[in-house]
Amino acid sequence: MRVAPPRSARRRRASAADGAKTHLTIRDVAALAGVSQGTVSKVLNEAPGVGAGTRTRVLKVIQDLDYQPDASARSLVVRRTGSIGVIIPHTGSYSMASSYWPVLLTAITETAAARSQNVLLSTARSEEDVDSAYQSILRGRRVDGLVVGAEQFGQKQLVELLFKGFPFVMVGKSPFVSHWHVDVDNAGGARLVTEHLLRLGHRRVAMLGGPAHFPCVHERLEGYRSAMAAAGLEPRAYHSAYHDETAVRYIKELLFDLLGAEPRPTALFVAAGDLVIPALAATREMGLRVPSDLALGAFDDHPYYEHFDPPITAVSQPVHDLGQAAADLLFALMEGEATAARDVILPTRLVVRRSCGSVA
Amino acid sequence: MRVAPPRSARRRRASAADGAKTHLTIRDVAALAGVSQGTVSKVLNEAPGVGAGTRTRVLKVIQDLDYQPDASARSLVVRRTGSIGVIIPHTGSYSMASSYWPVLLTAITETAAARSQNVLLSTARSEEDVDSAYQSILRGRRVDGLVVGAEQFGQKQLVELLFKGFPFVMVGKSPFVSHWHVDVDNAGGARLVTEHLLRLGHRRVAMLGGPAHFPCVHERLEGYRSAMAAAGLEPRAYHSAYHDETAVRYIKELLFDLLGAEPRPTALFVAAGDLVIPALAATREMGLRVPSDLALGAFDDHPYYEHFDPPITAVSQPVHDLGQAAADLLFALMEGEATAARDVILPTRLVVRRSCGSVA
DNA sequence: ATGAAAGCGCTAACAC
DNA sequence: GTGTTAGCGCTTTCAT
Repeated sequence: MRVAPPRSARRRRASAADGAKTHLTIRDVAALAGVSQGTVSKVLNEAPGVGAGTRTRVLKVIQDLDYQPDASARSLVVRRTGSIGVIIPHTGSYSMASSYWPVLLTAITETAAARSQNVLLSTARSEEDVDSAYQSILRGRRVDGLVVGAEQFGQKQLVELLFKGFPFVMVGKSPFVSHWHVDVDNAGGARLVTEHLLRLGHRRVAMLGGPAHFPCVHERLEGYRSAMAAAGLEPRAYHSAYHDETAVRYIKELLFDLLGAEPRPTALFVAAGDLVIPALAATREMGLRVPSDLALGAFDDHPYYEHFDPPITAVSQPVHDLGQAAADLLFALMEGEATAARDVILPTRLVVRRSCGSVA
Repeated sequence: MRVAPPRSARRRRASAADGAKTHLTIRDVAALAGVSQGTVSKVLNEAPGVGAGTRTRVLKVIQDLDYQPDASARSLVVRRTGSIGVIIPHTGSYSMASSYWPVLLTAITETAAARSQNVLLSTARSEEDVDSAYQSILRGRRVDGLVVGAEQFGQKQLVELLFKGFPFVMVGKSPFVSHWHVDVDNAGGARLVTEHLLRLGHRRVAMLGGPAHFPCVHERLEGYRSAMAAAGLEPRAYHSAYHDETAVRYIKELLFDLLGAEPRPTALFVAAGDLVIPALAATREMGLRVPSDLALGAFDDHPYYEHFDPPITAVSQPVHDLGQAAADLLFALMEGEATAARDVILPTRLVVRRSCGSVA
């Protein structure tokens, strides 16, 4: 067993060795203010037990030195990072052309900033990306909580989060686990467009949605179905992959089949923003006019739709509110608030433009 | 002076006191693998000086335990966080409707991920936000480097960064300081549209740009001017604020004045994506048809422009490449590479659609 | 109210 | 090749 010299001596040796000071520490502040580091720490954390005079003196030194405590050191001891993680998909140009994720991210960042929390971002293109995002953000305690797109994580990751009791909220519903989430009323929104189309006199209304196993697609399908059923009509739903080039080709083929056959639908409910452009491209290639040959209603509005030819009628989602709700829910969870609602479902509204035609 | 008991004894006391283990540390791994923490650390960091057998044994324990080192603790000692900061503007719905910042952010995040770096995001709405972003990200060493929109920081912050030698790159040129940055060839792009308009037979071509003191606005103005001068024509440039509601009204008033007077321009070069929608709205309200009454060319393309009425002719910026270049430049800077180019200027290309009309 | 010092989990320098 | 330990900058008891 050896004798450890007191900190001050060790310190002195170290600084004598390298000489040059690279940055300020709490010890510098303490020395200049003529107090101990513990006292400075208390001032920094607005903890009680510091005399008014001492406090102002320390504060002045902090100000003069322009001192800012080191986040890593602080995190290490308090076991919180002051950051939340956000994992969103990033799959091709359309998901960024749509304003859904950007607006959501903005809202989350805003809300976090209001609580002096930072946002650590991961965008995931592939399964691999998702896993590396998961690894790099969650492991190593880089963040205190997580907002994640419902479709992002697989069952394995979700279950692990659940098991660890790690605070997270999903945007949208996961196919795998039931957990805190925020979402829009998908069924209601789908019903809104479908009923609009029906009201305009259409009887053969088809739906084009994303992959059938996604809960949001399922919900939109249900809304569409219920509206059709209420009108005594047969639903005709088609599904396609989102995003990539092959998906666009697939969607076109689907629409060629669908719109080439007789009797072909007179109206199409495009149940996802990502599918609007491919659908438009397909009708154009087929020489079909919207809305006279085919009426088009979409899920997920975009400000630019106003200026499309024709202006697109779409269900508008309160994306900004959604992001804020996600962040609020997460912070509630992180603070262990038992009273917080388990999930938040926000209403949609229909923005009527001209792509569905007008009343006959 | 007192005798400090060896770490192991202290540790034993501590764990005896609380009992319950909440998470794994390097010590747990060391104990299970029957080695010291130093050895585990070497394995983790792929440092030399560990026998092959020992290495695999330690690796196995790490695997079995699903151990992941604590990022804060590591950062504290290595003095690097493994994150870069990104500060982008977020000013109203248009900047998110445009895909510029989202795509840029995506590219940066991708590039960072490829280097196992995280991205800490700040969006800044106001001057205040910028400052709090600056404080929370830069101070406290939360990030190792920074990508920042050129217009985001004021002179004070920029100079502070420069003075501290903190690695950062700007997207766009700052009005205040000359520093490493990535940007597109603004003058060239502006020339491209203007020449296109000129080639189509237009002689009275006006330009509507953002605030005159922004370098990018100035550059676009120069490009426009040089194209006009080459054709022996007088430039007519107008400036407006970006973004908010009052700006939209201002732009409309400007256009009313501009287009109401005789001889009015037959073509308008809208020198920023944010101004396209207001310009379109103004022409529509005035009952002016595009392109027959007024030809319209824009800076900053968007995939949706293809489906506008009429489809918008615009200068396309390689935004994704820009983001990647920004990140690459930053990493080069962080690694102290002296060979790296001081700035990266990327070319634009003109996407001709129908809003400028066709050759008479 | 204040100071002293232990210790957060890790890396790196050094001893063996 | 492996173990020991100082120390990163901070918070948090615990004495005083």
